Amino acid sequence: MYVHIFANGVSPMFFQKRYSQPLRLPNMKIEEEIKQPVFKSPYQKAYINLVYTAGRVQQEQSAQFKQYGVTLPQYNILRILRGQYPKPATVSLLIERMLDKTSNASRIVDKLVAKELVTRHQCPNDRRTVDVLITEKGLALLKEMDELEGGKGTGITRLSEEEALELSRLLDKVRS
Amino acid sequence: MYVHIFANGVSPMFFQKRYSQPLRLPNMKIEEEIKQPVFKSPYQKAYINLVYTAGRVQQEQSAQFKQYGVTLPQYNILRILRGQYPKPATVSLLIERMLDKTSNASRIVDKLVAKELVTRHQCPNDRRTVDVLITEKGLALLKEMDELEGGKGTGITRLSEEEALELSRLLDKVRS
DNA sequence: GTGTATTAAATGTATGTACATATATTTGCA
DNA sequence: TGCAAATATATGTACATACATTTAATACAC
Repeated sequence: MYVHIFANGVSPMFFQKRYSQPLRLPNMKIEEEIKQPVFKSPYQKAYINLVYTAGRVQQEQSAQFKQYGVTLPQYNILRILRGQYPKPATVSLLIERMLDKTSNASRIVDKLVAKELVTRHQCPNDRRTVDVLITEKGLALLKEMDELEGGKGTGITRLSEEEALELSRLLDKVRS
Repeated sequence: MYVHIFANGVSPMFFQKRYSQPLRLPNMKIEEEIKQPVFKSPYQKAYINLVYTAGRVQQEQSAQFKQYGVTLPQYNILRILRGQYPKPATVSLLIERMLDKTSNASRIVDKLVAKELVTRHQCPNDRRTVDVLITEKGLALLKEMDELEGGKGTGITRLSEEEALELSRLLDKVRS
């Protein structure tokens, strides 16, 4: 279920005005959803569906993240750091493990440092690298957020377990 | 096959330095690819795989787009406009049909106007709305780009046609 | 040992996303 | 008719992505 989280400072009246019509969630095949009745091939259809669905699922997730004050990429970095804990991680390692490799780990770490969820120290052995370490506060936040893990609260749970595994198999093949 | 497209102005020597190690394309199951050996459930695995794979496929596509000087969302808008041609489309209609509904159609149209791929005129009947129309130049560009349609050049074509249809079915269910 | 190549991280810039809000216009009802 | 609500679009801001480039430190070949 999609839950819209409201940012601070939004008056109830404003809410009333913008969302006076309940937010209906579409429940359609991809043809109807994007109003393109015909695809050139099963590949085009699957491609568009893949991009569209991933976007939807990500939106659902990041709406849930909002109440915790972190974005999805920030959360992903925190999880990697917890995986390393109590060892620190370098920025290179973060990039290597991030879902989106080309994103800018340095700047995401900046935001986490500002929120005191991680610390960053120059590594004495190799002064080019920095050690990024999750703080107690960061660990506590992740513990609170563990509920959300596993795509809970997103459409992925509409699949059966077998279907979820089959989806993973097909996606592995797309990336292979 | 992933083809890295180089932007204008990159010297061969620079290329030599940055990519002296050939860009190896990973070909792995999701566990190996993100170095997370165990997932909590098939759902978590499928969720991460979905987000990860969609990102990959999008990167492949946008690398191909680069040589034409448009981004993926710009391309999507151009395609919607061609679907309407010779009728214009309002910004509302663009938002309605875009893959990512919450993206900012106004500003993407701005970029397309600057490139002279579309025109924008206030609609005389309802002066709140604007008519966005694809230009001859825009149509010509799309014709050139038609080759790329359908996920060609992305990993989606590694599936069989049956698998592509099964993937679409599963994704429809995720969004339902 | 010195200088060049390589590596790690940070930064600059254009674009896009997510959300709130502002502005202009039209609709609709008291 | 006149004014409040609704609608269409644009804009402001924070964050992220994509890519090139810069800066600093280390490795390595000669």
